[in-house]
Amino acid sequence: MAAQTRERILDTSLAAFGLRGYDSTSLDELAAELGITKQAILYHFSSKEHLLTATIELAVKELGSALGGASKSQARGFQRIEDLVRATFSLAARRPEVLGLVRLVSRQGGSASGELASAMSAMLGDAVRFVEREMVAGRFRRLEPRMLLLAVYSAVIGVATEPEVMRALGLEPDLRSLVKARRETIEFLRAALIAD
Amino acid sequence: MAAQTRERILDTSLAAFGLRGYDSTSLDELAAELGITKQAILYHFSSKEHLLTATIELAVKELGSALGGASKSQARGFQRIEDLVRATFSLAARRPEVLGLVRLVSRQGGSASGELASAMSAMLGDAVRFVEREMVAGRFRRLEPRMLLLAVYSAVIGVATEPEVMRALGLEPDLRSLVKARRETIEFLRAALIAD
DNA sequence: CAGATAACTTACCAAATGGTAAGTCTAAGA
DNA sequence: TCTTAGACTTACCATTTGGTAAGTTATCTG
Repeated sequence: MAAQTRERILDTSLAAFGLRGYDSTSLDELAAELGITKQAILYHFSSKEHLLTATIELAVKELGSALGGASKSQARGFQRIEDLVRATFSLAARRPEVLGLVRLVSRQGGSASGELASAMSAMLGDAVRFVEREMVAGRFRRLEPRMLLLAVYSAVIGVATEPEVMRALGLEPDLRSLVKARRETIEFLRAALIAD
Repeated sequence: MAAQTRERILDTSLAAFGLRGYDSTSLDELAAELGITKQAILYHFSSKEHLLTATIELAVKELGSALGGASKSQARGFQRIEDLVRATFSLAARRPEVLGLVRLVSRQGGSASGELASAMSAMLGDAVRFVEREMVAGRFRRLEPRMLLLAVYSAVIGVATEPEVMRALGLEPDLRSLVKARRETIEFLRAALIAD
């Protein structure tokens, strides 16, 4: 039961931190959810901050394995963007808490975020180079690559993780709407990116 | 000094809730920041949740006065979108906490969010009708209006309030970069929206 | 001038929170 | 079988947190 408990704690805290936030989640709540005592958590992770660090580590791994295939593919032009968006939406549907944690950490910064920040930095660096190549090749419209990526990133993460705004638009954030949102997001990006 | 204190409390809590989050902000911190006691806060607002409600109310007003002009303008076609994006970026630069609170509330939902939700609902409803008219008139590309707006909203709010991601892209989130981000966001949206 | 009222402060308090210390139980190794 | 180590639990604890109760001070009113 050793390693299992550790993983269960990480899973539960990823869900809690990612969906409810760090400060809004107490160790007692986590423990109750897991059916163990708070001290069992502190046995595996010496403090709440260490737990956060380990949770971020897990999120980075999940993010990598979810988007890794798409981001390293040899696909060219818009197809590669589409693959990435599909992978992101798939992750948002399967494990919304992962993107939630990414957002949380990317907003707050903080000391524990170094790993995620550098992981994201690497992914974004690759993406910038890819977009630049496509622009040079004349397949993408000429825009500032980094700003373009920021807008794309924001649009995708926003659409995939903003259920309340969807509700304000009269859309229920269920699976069907998410599929529709994915399709529309891809069309939106296609229109924005592809050179005439 | 009566009404002044009340307004100072609201101002400070808007900044704190909007930038750091609700749970992460204690009444003691707020009081210390204001140079008063926590009980002075509880004199004006009978509980922390009431303070949040009042703070959201203030944010709604600020949002309305910041975007009201642009959203009610008679401008047609893309110009109106551009006006709105400019107004949003201006607000993000002047009072980032307002958009921060909008995001916070729009994510968490919660009981206190009714007013903001309905205010946003109204704004988005207007926007949907506007976009639909422009599509019918052939000035905007044909896309699903609500999804389009969700993507636009996400892109703008994201670019305007995602400093850590900007850092990951090697951009310092200072005023100059924000101006650049605004320009690029507008170009991005222009490309996505304008019918060929 | 008496007293009421608004705008606070001082003094508390119970619950929750992150964390420490010490004990318990089980399985494996010498 | 004795011991050791890992994986916990039970018992605490200091601090923080949102909130209450009871003053205090100044200003306005009859």
